[in-house]
Amino acid sequence: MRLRGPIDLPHSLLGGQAFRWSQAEDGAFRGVVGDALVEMRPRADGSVEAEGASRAALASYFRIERADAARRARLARDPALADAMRALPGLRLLRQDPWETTVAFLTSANNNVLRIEGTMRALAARWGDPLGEGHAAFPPPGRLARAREADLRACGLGYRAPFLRDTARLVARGEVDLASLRGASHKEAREALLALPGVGPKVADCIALFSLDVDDAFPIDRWVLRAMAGAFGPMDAKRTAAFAAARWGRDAGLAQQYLFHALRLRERAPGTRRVALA
DNA sequence: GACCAGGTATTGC
DNA sequence: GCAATACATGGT
Repeated sequence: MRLRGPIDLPHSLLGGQAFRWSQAEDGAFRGVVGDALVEMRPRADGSVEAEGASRAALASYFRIERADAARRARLARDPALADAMRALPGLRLLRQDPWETTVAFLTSANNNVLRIEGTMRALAARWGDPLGEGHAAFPPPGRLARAREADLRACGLGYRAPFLRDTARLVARGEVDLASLRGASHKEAREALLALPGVGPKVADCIALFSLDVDDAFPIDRWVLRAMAGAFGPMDAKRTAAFAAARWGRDAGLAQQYLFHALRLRERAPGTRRVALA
């Protein structure tokens, strides 16, 4: 099936938002959406040829929706974002599975993209239901809650292993209900997520933005801080959050993706490997 | 052999 | 509240 573009597969899938996509030698991307193994190929006109999941599932994953065009038009008028948006017109926020996203960004603290990918793949390989071709569904919270800490560490989690185990327990028991947070306010989502061990303000915002439709979440990491300093002058994290909310409002999350990616491309950050510029 | 990586938890003021 | 520090691990 054909998905209308522009959808920038490499930057959207490999750029530090999702961690279990791989690109084969022939250019095909393979990964998991829902519990389905999906294969996608970028086409020269910016559209995508996809198979393995329904159109509805993929449109949801890439957040192909009415509000998108207007959101991009608003942001493109901002001189601080215009160049990045022209350079990466198909960079998209994804709507990922909340539990997998929670684990991924819990793992991301003081870590790098390549290592996060390795850990996420190891967790899926060890505890996930196989889907063929070396892929697997992401293991549900209950399964990771019962894992032995040593086995979690063997996946490369390091000191984060107990955080993940305890977070998995809270989610498995229903003490934090991730599904119910979809579409919640930024404040509500953040307060709920901060109850999870290993989840601080930045990770909470990543979970909210990349899996819960909290479009005004604005994750502030080293890259965004640097990007903001370059564009607007140095600010601490607190002032940056206020500035972003005032300037971009409900569009702040997508603005963050453009700031983050534009800077990482410029600096050729590790993890932005072999991605050709348009 | 430091230094770094999409920060967080803990401690001390 | 805010600053300082430790933290597993693997790659430069």
